[in-house]
Amino acid sequence: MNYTALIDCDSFYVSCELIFQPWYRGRPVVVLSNNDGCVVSRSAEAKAIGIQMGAPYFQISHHLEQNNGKAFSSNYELYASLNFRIMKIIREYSDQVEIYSIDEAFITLERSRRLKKPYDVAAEIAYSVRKFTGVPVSIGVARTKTLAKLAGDRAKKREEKVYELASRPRIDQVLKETPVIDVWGINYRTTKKLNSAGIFTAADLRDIDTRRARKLITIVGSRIVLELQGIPCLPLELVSQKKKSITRSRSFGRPIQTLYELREAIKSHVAAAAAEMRSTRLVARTIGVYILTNSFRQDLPQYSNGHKIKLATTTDSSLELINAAMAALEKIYRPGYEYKKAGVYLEILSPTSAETIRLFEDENYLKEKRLMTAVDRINAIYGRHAIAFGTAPRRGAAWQMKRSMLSPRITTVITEIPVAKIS
DNA sequence: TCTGGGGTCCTAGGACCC
DNA sequence: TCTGGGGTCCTAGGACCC
Repeated sequence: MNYTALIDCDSFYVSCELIFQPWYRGRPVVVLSNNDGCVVSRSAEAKAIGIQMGAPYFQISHHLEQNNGKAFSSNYELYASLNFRIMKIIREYSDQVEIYSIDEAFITLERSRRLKKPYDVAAEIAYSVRKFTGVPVSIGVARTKTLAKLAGDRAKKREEKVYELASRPRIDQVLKETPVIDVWGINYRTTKKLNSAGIFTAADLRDIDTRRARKLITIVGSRIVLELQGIPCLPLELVSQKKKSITRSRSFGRPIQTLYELREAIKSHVAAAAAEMRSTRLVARTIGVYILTNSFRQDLPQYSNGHKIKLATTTDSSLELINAAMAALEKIYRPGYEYKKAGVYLEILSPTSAETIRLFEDENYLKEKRLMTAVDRINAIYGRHAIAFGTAPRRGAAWQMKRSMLSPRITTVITEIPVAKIS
C-alpha cells in the first residue's frame, strides 16, 4: 500500500523574498497581490500581529509600518523559478509527482521501493528542500490526497515538518477535531448545507453513506467522503493536462472611462493570452471580453457586462483574436462609467495539430502565421512588450498595474543579480 | 486615493431532434 | 377539451481551489 504526501511550502511568497533579503527575517513581512491590492502571503510575525489573509493593503499598511514590517509586490518570476528548483529536488524522491500549485505538490511514497518508512522519506524531503533552496516546507502523509491535506494542516499547526495520518485512532481523533469547513473541497456554502443536515465535523462527513452525500453535495462531495474513509478517489495527475481556457485580466491602476483606453488594455490582454496559447501549441475557438466598474464604490453608478464570440475557425493569431475582441468590446461598452477592470478569455482550446484545416488557406492567413512566429521570437529576446499590437502600451498608462514594492528578479534576470563589493 | 488573478469541474435547464 | 416523450448536446452559472 502506497502513501500520498502533500508537500506544502510555508508562507511561500514571503519565504522566497526572505531568501534574498534575509535582513527582514523576524519582522512582519507580507507579499501583496497584483496592483498591490491585497495580502496574499504572510510571515509568522505578520500573522502574529493580526494581519489577515486577503486584507486590503491600504487598510493594514499603517499597522504594518508601526510594527516595523515590510511589504513586497508579487514577484512571480522569482516564485516560479524557486518552484522549479523545489520540484526538481522532490522528483529525486519519487517519480510520481503532481505539481498541484506554485507552492504545493502531491507525491506517491512507494513502500516497496525503499526500505525507509514514508515518514522518514518525507522528513528527508523537508530537510533537502530547506537546505538547497532555503524554503521551509510542511509535509502531510496519509493514504489519500484529502487525508494528506488534513495531515499537512496538522503539520503546520503543530510546527512540525512532517505529520503522518495513518493509524486508525489518530485518524479518528483528527477527524473529530476538524470542522467540516476545513476539509479540502468543502467551503462556506457547502458547510452551511452540511450543518443544517447535522454534519459538523470531518468525522461526521466521513460517516454518512455515499448515496446521501451524493444527494446532498453532488458527486464531488461523495468522492470526498470516500477519501476521508481512506479510499483513494482522486488519483495523482502526473502529466499536467493541456489548458482548457486562458484568462488575462487586470484591475487598472486608476479607473478609466474611455473606449480608447479600454481598447488599449484589452488588446494587450489578448496579445498576452494568445502568446501564451501559441507557446503551448493550442488554438482557440471562442474569445470572451468583460469589463466592470468598481463594486466597492457604491456611491458610483455600477455596470458590468461581457460578451463572447465564437470564431469562424479555430485560431492562434493575435490579429484575428484582437479583431474579435474589439467587436465584443464595442457591444458591451457604455459611456459614463468608471471602469475598474477588464479581462479576456480564450476557450475551447485544442492542440494545434487538431486545428480545423483551412483547406483553402489563404495567403493572408499563412502570412499571419509567420508574423506571429516572428513576434513571439522578438518578444522572447527583447521583452514581452517589445512588439505590441495597434498601439504601443505607454508606460504609466492609467490601465497598467501598480507594482511599486517589487524585489529584484534575482534568479531569472542577470542584470538584477545582487552585486557584492569588496573595498 | 488604495479592495488580485487564473484555473477546473459539475449541474440544471434550454434547444433541438426524431 | 384534448397539447408526447425521450434522448443528446450545449451553455451559463455555481462552487471550489491556490
